[in-house]
Amino acid sequence: MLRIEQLRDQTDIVLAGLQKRHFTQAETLIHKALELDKKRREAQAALDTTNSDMNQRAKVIGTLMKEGKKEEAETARTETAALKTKTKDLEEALKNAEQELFDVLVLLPNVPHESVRAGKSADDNEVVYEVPTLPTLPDSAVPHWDLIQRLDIIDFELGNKITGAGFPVYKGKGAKIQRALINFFLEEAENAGYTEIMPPLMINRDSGFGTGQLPDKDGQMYHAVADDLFLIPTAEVPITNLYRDVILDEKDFPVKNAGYTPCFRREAGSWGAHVRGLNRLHQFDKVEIVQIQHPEKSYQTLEEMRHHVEGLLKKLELPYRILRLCGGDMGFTSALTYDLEVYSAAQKRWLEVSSVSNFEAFQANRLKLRYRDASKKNVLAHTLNGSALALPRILASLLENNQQPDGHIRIPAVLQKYTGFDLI
RNA sequence: AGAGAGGUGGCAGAGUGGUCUAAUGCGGCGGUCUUGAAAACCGUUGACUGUUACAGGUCCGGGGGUUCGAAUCCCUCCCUCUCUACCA
Repeated sequence: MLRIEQLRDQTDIVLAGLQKRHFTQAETLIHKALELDKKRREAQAALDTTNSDMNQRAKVIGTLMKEGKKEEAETARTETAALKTKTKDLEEALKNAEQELFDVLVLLPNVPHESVRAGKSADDNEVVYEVPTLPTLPDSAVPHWDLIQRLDIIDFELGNKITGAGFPVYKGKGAKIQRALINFFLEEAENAGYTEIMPPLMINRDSGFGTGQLPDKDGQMYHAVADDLFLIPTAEVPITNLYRDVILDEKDFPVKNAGYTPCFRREAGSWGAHVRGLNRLHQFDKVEIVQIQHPEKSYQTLEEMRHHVEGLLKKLELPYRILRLCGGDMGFTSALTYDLEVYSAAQKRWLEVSSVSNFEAFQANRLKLRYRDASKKNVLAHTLNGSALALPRILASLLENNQQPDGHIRIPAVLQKYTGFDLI
């Protein structure tokens, strides 16, 4: 959520930023927010004055009672009672004004970083890096959905039977390579200074609000109605919310946490031709890295995180490219996002395997995540996160790129100590 | 799940209708003393809102209510602890 101060003090910058997203309601909503803010402050001022009056009167009555001046106290009491309705009205007005302002503020997405270019869709994303050569496969090569069936390592039909579409069952070496990837990713994160977190897989509404899934993206999460809890769509949610309502010390920076969790996504309405096999699932595994950083250092940290993810892809020997998302393709809460994609040689497509973002103070404002600066002021911190990495598409690319003429799959050297085998 | 107890500042903990503007202790910060440190002593120490700055206002788990006045009384929800039951 953007801060109202930001809208007041930097109206033009905010507006220009939101227009890079092709966020058409920007001007209307900013204007409305400023108006409601004025209304809110007026209501607050009126209520404060009345409250102050009431407090004084109550104090006077207390003193009169103590001194035994009963009649005077009684008179004052009746007078004051009349003011109560006024207070009630003012309270109501303030509450409404606050709610109206909040309702507008939550509609505004984050302001993109200056390096983000305007754009409508994924077609306008910038390719920051791409491996010089793409692999070519033998004529016998097939997509991963054929490979997993042939090798009997992932079974969609079984998943269908016990749950439904998009919930695959990993078997034998298929299960083991998942575990190997998770261990590899976690160990790399640990070596990079991240503390491993094993968070709850369900979150409450406050947490959903903190990272931006709620109020209006709840349709993307599985909802346990009886307890009003949601299955996490990413470890970002619980791990970032660890710091909700926290005031850090400047020396705590950077806060670095990483965690493996399954992720659950309803993916309502996003099924189509390109989502076969492992390309899109309702449940998948992911290791996430999360950092909380000083505002002046967050972009440096974003680069560091991108390099970390890049390092993983290099070690796995996968062909990849890096995109800087344009305004229109960026997530609601992000100020700058890099997508990392691996090449799926049999599908001849790029698959997104990681998204690394700086949210600046957008999440922190919702989370009330702050730090005490040198002058003892409380300032919003910056939050960042990245997938490091999401498993299914890594596996898809790995299977397709590493398939041998004899039909077996070569396991990359770095993974072998985790799998215990070098061939599937 | 049932019964009981409880939720107060960074922490511990007092306060059961009127200077609560929340005692006290610990911790933190600043200072005196000291070659330096410790101890001792003195001072200081929350968040939000608001103002040019003051002032003012809000916050004692969340929400609602009673009252001129609520940390304190009432309703409701949440959470924690103890015991019982159940369970990996």
